[in-house]
Amino acid sequence: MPELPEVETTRRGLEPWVSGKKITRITIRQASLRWSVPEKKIQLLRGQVIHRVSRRAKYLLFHADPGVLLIHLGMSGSLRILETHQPPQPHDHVDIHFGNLCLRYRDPRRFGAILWATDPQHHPLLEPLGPEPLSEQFDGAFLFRRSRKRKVAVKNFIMNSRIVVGVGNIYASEALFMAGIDPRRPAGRISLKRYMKLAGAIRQVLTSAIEAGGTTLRDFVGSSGNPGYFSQELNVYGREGQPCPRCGGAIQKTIIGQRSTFFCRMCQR
DNA sequence: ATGGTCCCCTGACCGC
DNA sequence: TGCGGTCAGGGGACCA
Repeated sequence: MPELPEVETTRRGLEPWVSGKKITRITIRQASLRWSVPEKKIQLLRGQVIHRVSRRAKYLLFHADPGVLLIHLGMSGSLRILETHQPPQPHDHVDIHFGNLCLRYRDPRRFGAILWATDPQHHPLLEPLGPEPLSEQFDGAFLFRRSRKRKVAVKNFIMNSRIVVGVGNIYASEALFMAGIDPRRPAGRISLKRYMKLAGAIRQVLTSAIEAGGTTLRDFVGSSGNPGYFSQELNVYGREGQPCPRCGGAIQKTIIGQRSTFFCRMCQR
């Protein structure tokens, strides 16, 4: 999946195409995603105008008068704008038509979700989420405070969406490298000073990825239909055995919380 | 509350 | 070229 920068890039790409536009038709070919797509509720959108597209964590929110369409891209989802007559390809599960344009959802692995919320503020998936990493509430003091007495590895801690949203597996490794913190270190045993550095690194890595239009590894296709081009900027992710850009030592790979983790033993303590 | 594990699904890739 | 095994960026549901 798209990490947060890809989701934000998608949002920005879609917004001008769908904001203020009226939905003329919705086609659901495959309702079996992570959760079953609630077809009846979603059909309420027919004839309605999408007022704006916002984002909370990695969920995209399409706002209309009767409610909000929530879309999560999972690991392999993408959204793109097409002309309505374009025939669907395999894994193109849902079309939302706006006259002669079509917003098409594709998701080969079907880990994504399309849901309906009348009150997104209190939706069970959104309510428990921590702050946005690019918001003012998120800083080193916040991470320090929330981490006291916690034994979980700091990488898991920053990937926990109840703590802070939007830090996926790639950028967790990248931010910890930038901050010089060993990803295996217990979250509760890291100083305020180091958390300030980590919070800054998280902001920076996400911001620069958004500016670059999002990282692309395998599955992401931008809303323009063109793949991104940022993966070569990664310092440690996917670089096991290659030289650390800072000290030249070999990048290590380990598994933390069932996920691949890359770091430099010399630079990260 | 916290921490750890499991899994939804398909496709890409690697070694034989 | 085919085949089987392994792995993948998310993250909710469970369990102890």
